[in-house]
Amino acid sequence: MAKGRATIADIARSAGVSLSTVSRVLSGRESVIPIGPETRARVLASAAALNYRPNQAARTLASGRSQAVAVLVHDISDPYFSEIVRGIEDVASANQYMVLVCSTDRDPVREREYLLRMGSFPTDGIILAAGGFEEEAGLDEVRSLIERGVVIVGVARHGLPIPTVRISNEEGAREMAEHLLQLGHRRIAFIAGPPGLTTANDRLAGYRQALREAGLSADGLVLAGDFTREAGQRVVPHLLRSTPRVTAVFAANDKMAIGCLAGLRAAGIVVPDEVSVVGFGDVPSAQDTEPPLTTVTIPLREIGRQVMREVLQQLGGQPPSAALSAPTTLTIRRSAAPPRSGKPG
Amino acid sequence: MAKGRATIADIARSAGVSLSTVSRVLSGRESVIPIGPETRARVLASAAALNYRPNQAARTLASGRSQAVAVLVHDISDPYFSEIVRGIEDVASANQYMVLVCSTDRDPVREREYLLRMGSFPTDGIILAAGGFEEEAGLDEVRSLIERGVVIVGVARHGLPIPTVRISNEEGAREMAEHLLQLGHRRIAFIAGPPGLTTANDRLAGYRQALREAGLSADGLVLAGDFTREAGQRVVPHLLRSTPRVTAVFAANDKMAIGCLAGLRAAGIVVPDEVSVVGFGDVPSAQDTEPPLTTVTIPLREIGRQVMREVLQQLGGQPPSAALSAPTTLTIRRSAAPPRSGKPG
DNA sequence: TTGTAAGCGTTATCAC
DNA sequence: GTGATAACGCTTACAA
Repeated sequence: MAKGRATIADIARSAGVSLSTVSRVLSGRESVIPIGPETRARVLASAAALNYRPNQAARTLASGRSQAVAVLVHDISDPYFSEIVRGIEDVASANQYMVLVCSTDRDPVREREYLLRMGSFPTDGIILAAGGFEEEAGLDEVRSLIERGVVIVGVARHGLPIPTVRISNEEGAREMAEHLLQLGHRRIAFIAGPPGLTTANDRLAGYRQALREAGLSADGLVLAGDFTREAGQRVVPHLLRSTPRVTAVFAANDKMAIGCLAGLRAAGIVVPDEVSVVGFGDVPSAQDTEPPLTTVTIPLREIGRQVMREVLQQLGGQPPSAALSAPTTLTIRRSAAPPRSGKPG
Repeated sequence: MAKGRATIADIARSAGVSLSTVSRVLSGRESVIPIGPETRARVLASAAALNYRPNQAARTLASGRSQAVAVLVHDISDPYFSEIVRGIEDVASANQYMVLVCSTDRDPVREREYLLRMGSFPTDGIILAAGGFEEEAGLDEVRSLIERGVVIVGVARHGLPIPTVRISNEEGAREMAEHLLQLGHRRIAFIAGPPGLTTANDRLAGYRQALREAGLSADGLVLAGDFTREAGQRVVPHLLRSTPRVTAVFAANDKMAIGCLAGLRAAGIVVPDEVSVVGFGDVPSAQDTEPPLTTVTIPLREIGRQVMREVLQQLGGQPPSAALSAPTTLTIRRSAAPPRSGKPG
């Protein structure tokens, strides 16, 4: 970012025109402010000859547009989030935008820190994809960012005053629980996610609702979890001790389901013969477990594309879209089957 | 990025000092240029009162430093790369740096495009983590970026004039092949990676060397692949047709190994009883396949940290480190076992 | 259709 | 220790 890189002044001189003319043709504002074709050609030629590269920092300072968006995720190394980010990047790069990643580890402190830094870092938009908290931390930061003209869009339910791509967590979980019920299961445990997370709570609510509608109680069936693989493993002893024994386990996300699978195998329990296990999310590795995981599919990448498209539209001056949403679907693989001694009802 | 955000001018006015004084205390150059403690306090107080946030775009323009690095990866949704990026982010964020992700899909065209865009986008450093090609495309772009003072560091072998964190792909592959040999295998197939990739070639070379040293020929044992899961599945019929039948398969990366596992299962072949399968990389999901994958572990996250530390050091004026490297280790799980009819030699 | 000139918010170079 | 003032490279009214 230093040396003798050519500026529009050099081009202006070389092409024998003014600074503004150069700026006009080079910044694409041509469409708005017509330029003589011959002038234009000269400018372009000089730019090419001098190997000109615009200085985005200068553009940003002058125009207020940075051509960059930041994405807050829980953890970029978590496939759930990296899929979303990939979707975002797809449409961002197609529109000459760069994407910054910010992993918050679901830590409200880190989340606020990043938000604070976004206060000085030049981005045109911020995508809150880390998942919402029931009690949001960065409210003030978000407000002041919005006030400054930054477009902010969220993914999943947030307690924040921003447009959001809704994921049908509750409906998806209900459907999955109904699927298990239909298979004949009556004792279905649920491994919950982190307490304050809206995503986790919505999935739990969907599970509860399905049970309630089937006239079943969830008492003693909801196990604490935190979305980690270890949590899925940890509950296994508890599962085995339950009486009457649980016949199916619904984990609030795939990672826990996969951990549970591992724990069950270690305990010598065979899935789905002795117990069914299902997850939520359908991360890529869910198809490579044994048995492959029955789960709720979220169109992660498409969500990323959708949220970035929304950011771009708002940046283009359009009002926030009213209803952004991503439908979940059941993906039946082989980790769930009817219970062995399936006495219905 | 717009509205009425406070500037150092506002602070100067409010604190009754000059612009330069404000800049000095706010940009941390204090250590170099002493400031009166009382003046300093007044400035800080005003800054806080006005809820001041530095404008990084302006700083970048004036100082030439952007506090951002870009990372070129094959695909951010590939766990191999997202792990590396996470490592980079860990040390970046601890040092007030932001990280931009650029997925190139291993397409030289996209790679050059991104490099070209980096020519105008303000970043202090660029990390080439997408893997090297035997014939590099973006050489000119890299040169001109370096000339402009951007620090560029690579991961894995590159044909580019930049310091690089070496991954012991060849040694790791040799070790793994030796392990298979030691188990008693003599007919070991290798699923290769994309032809032009140094990473793929080095692993192949390691495999070849081990066979050669054992007095074995690799003729007809090297199968074409491209690092995708599908490639791993695709070779299965070929594997089964081989005579004498191959007893072990070494995939050049985990994804292909996992695909191979799936293909084998579909064909009713049991691993490792009938055939052993091993991979390279040790991505997180490698431990959740059935059987869990024996593979070569690369300290992905640590590599990310290391490469970002190197970038920071060079930005701090230190010369490139001579030997950056990441050792691979064998991780024995359960997908490889002695061949069934293991007649040694 | 093109040119002039005033910013954009900081840092940096000199003086004092 | 502190203060003027000139960059930094570009966009954008406003004129012509």
